[in-house]
Amino acid sequence: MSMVANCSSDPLRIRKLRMLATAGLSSYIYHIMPQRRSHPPTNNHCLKNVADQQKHRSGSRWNPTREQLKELEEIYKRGTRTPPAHQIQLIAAELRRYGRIEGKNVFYWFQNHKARERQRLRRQLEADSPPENSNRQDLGAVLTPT
Amino acid sequence: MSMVANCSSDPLRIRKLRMLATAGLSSYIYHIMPQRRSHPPTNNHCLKNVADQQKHRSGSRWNPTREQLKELEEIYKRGTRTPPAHQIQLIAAELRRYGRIEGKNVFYWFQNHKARERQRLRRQLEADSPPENSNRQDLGAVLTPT
DNA sequence: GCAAATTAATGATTTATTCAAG
DNA sequence: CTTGAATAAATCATTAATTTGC
Repeated sequence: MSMVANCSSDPLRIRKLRMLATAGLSSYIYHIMPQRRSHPPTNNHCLKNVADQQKHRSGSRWNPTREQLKELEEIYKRGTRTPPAHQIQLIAAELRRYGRIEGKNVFYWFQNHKARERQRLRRQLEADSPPENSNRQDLGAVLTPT
Repeated sequence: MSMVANCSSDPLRIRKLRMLATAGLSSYIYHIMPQRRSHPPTNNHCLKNVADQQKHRSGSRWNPTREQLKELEEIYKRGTRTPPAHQIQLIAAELRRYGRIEGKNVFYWFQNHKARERQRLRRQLEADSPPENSNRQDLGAVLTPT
């Protein structure tokens, strides 16, 4: 009894893997997220081990713990961007120490973190660059009474 | 007579600008802070144009006027976070209406305001989330069925 | 009430990152 | 792999609040 989280076996998200399907990553991604997000609000159609859910209310969506986030950022800072499957497993296992977490969460976290950082940088560059004839030179002149 | 604020012409902080000394903002920052903080306690060795100083005494460190602060916060509230050089110039010019202010002051103000808002928010969130600790080893089996 | 002493805010610098161009 | 551009985070330093002894 218990321990059954299989919910109609979602049709693995293979479509979206086309972009990553070149290197060894593909297969690993395939394995990593065998089930799609399946908790719209709080409806349990299938049986699910609710007891295992952390204090984090409901089992709708993973939310990183302080410690988890800290470690993830640490790993990221050390250069990891798109960890291979085995490393994802290791990380997830390690972080499970601090609370509920799955491999797919780690995977998504890295994806999102990387993407958002790039996005942030891009927006900044865009905002900072004047239309065209940027006269940064005279800027100094104005900014400082010389 | 009067109008001389030159105090031994501080040796521009070039050393530390190596990282920024190439283009764009860099040169502008270079121009922006020609003199380092140079008012230890309250000693005036050199003559200084006090008349030009706003009601705010001394010229050691910029201190926003009530009006200046109000406008800055207004601009911030409207979404501006890292204004581009030209906008900094505009803001500074506008605020000069209320008292002494330079581009670098605007620049620093936004930097600090943004950073400290984030900081406050983070501390809040951190304070709100409880210690949170628990090991659910068995979870792994369910969550990542290999 | 009022300064000296202490603490809280915040302006200004320095350091450590990020992505991506070369 | 190295380096340029540009912060944002961390830190330093000074000013304003405030507390305290008289």
